[in-house]
Parts: sequence; C-alpha cells; structure tokens
Amino acid sequence: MSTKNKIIQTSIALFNEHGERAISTNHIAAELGISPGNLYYHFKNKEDILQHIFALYRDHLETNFPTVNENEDVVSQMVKYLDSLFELMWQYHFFYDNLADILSRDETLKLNYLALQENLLLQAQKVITGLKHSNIINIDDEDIVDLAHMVKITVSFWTPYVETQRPEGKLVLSDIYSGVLKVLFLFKPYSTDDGREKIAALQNKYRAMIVDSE
Amino acid sequence: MSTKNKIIQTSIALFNEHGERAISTNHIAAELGISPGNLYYHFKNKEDILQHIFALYRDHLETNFPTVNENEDVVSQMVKYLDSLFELMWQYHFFYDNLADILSRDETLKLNYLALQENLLLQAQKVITGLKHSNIINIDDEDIVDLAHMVKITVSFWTPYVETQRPEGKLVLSDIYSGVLKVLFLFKPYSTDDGREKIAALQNKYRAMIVDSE
DNA sequence: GTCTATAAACTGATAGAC
DNA sequence: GTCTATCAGTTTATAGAC
Repeated sequence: MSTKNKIIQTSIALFNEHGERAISTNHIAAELGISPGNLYYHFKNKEDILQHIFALYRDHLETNFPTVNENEDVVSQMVKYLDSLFELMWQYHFFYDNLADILSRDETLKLNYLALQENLLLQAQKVITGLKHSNIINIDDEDIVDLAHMVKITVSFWTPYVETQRPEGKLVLSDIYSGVLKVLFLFKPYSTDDGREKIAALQNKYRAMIVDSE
Repeated sequence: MSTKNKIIQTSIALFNEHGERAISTNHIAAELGISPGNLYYHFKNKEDILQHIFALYRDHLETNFPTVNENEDVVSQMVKYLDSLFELMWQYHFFYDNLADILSRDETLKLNYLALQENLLLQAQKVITGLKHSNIINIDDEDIVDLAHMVKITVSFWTPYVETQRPEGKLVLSDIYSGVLKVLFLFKPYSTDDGREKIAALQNKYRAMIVDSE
C-alpha cells in the first residue's frame, strides 16, 4: 500500500478510536512510524486528509446505491442496502460523532457533504416509493419526504446515539443490526397486512442476529 | 450578574456561535474583557465550565418535565412540552453539535448525561402512554420503548441535522417549529380517528407559525 | 520520498502582585 | 476578585539535507 493510502487508513482507524479532535497529524505520523514532514509531503494539511476520507466514504456509498432488480423481492433488496449502509456508518463513525463541527471548519467539505445529502434524500424517497408500489407499506405521497428525512436522521445519528447512551462508548457489531431494526420500526406503522408479515419476519431475523453476536 | 455567571453565559453564546472546539478559555476571557487568570479563579478549567453549563441545561429540563394536569387536554400539554424542549435544544445546541466528542473527554459529564438520558427515556414513554390512554394514538405496548428512542433521537439531533443540511448553518426560530412537527410526524401513523384530527390541527398550526416567522 | 530540525501560534494553566 | 507575567506542552506547517 502506498504511503498516501496508509496515511488515510491509519487516520480513519485513529479517528474512530479516539475521535477526530484528539488526533493530530503528529499522532498519525507517529502511529505509522513516519515523520510529520513526510505526512505533509502527501497531504497539504489535516483538512486535506479529511476530504480524501470523505471521498472514499462517498464512493462506497454511491457504488452501493439500492439496485433495482425486478426479479428480486423489494424488501430483501432494501434490507441488503440498509445492512451495507449501517456497516458503512460504522466504518466512518468518527465523522458523524462530530459532524457539525467538522463541516463548520471546511467549506469545501461542507459543500460536498450537502450534495451527497440531496442525493441520499432522493434515494430514501425512492426506497419508500418502491415499498409503497410493492404494497408493503401504505403511505400518503405528501408524507414520503418527511419519512425520508426521519430515515436519514436515524441512519446518520445512530452511531453517535448508541455511543452516548452507554458508559463504555465502543460500538459493536450488534449495533449495526439494531440500527437496521430502528429503520424497520419507522416503516412498520405504515405496513399493509401483507407487509406487516414481511417486516415482522425481518425483525425476528435481526433480533436473532443481535443475540447471536453477543 | 456575577463574573462567574457572566463567564457561563458568554461561554454558551460563543460555543453556540463558533462551536465549542473553536473557543478557548482565552477567547471567553477576551470577549468578557477580563484576564485569563481571572477566569481560572472562577473555574478550574474548561471542563468545569462545560459541567456548569450542563447543570443549567439539566435544571431547565427537569423543571419543565411534562405536567400531569388532569383538567387539560393531553395533546396540548404534550405540545407545550415539546415546544419548550426544542427551544431548550436551541439554546444549548453547541452541546449536541459535538455530543460524542464532548462526552468522550469528560467522564463525570458523561455519567451525568447518562443519568439524565435514562430519565428522559422514561419521560418519553410516559408521554406516549398518556397519548395512548387518552385514545389519541393506538400502539402496542411492546413498541413504546422503540418509539420513545426515536423521539429521543429526533429531539437530540434535530439541531445538528438542520445545521448540516443547509449551506449557511445558522439556526432560526422556525427550525424549532419544524422540530416539533417532526415529532408529531412520528406519532401520526399511530393516531386513532380521533387523534388524527387533533394532530392534523396541530400540524397546521405549526406550519402556519413557520410561514409567519419567515 | 523521506527525514531532521525548527518556527510560529496557540492552549491550558499557575504564581504572585494589587 | 482581578490583573500581569509567564510556563510548559501541543499543533500546524515549512526549509533544507539525504
């Protein structure tokens, strides 16, 4: 792996472990066993590193946008998407632990973040519309945007919520599953008779996975 | 006002304006026109200031816990509570902009925060149970805890969500109202025929308030 | 590409005079 | 209670040698 890539990977690991704020460029260099000068040869500054990390995150996200496979069950497609989404949030959770702060210090990053958010809102609306057209849920069209926002808030802030609700703030694998369950919970009250069963089955599956992983 | 109080109030204002991270004890002293030494006479360190601010926040919150006035409409009691809750979140929004980070640096603060959270979860459950017993909503008892968590996430992260969804991150008064609307939206799919009307009436009221305040 | 050395700026914090 | 003076430590960032 190139030094540049090593710096990015080590930064992500340290940021997730100790928080972005607590980690200086010196820490990153020391962890890698390289000099601070070398780090600054590869990156203009810490902001620059954060921007590269965000680009990586966005790429993961955009290559995993929900597929529209007509032959496959809509619900299982959605759950696959949710699954990879929450895992991604786990991989980059430091970013959401400090979201408002990080974005307020870097105008460029903020603009990139905003562009992605617009995309994600549309994506969430598409998923909800798909569930509606497949008769899984029944929701007024005028409520779709609101529900999409609720899904976004839940996904975005699930990791900081979990971390701040327990004495030892470490995230574990089962937290991903309970995040998926929270989104299913948002859909549940809108479910049709048909959808209710499918959602209940998924809930049971994820609850079992939580128990298994402990 | 005592110097100690002035330091707290100025700190809240500066933290909300520029973010907690960007504001040092030197900044606070300079803004007040006092010396850094004087600030350290009143507070042991920056953590100490944050703990005092949190105590203030908690006191506001606990004196505004939802009243159980049997003679008054349950829904309007709840909305009054939501209203003051979101206003409080606005007054201390810097705290939630950086929640995971701030708590990870101060064990004592984290424990105080956790104790409050337990209380708030119970409080949210009580409100939901109240709505159920008044026949405003219809919800399975086993779903109440999940819904309470969703309400908590929504209230806690509403201000950072709004700030990070627009180019200029400043919060305005109407953001409080749309926060209340988001919580009403969470209750809506559970509403009974009777409750649906009451919730719709409130939605209209808050939507009008948003328009008026712009 | 990488290292050493180092500067400039800032932060948190304290001692001692008034 | 408040100020001046000052410290030790940290962070970001660069210049110049290898």
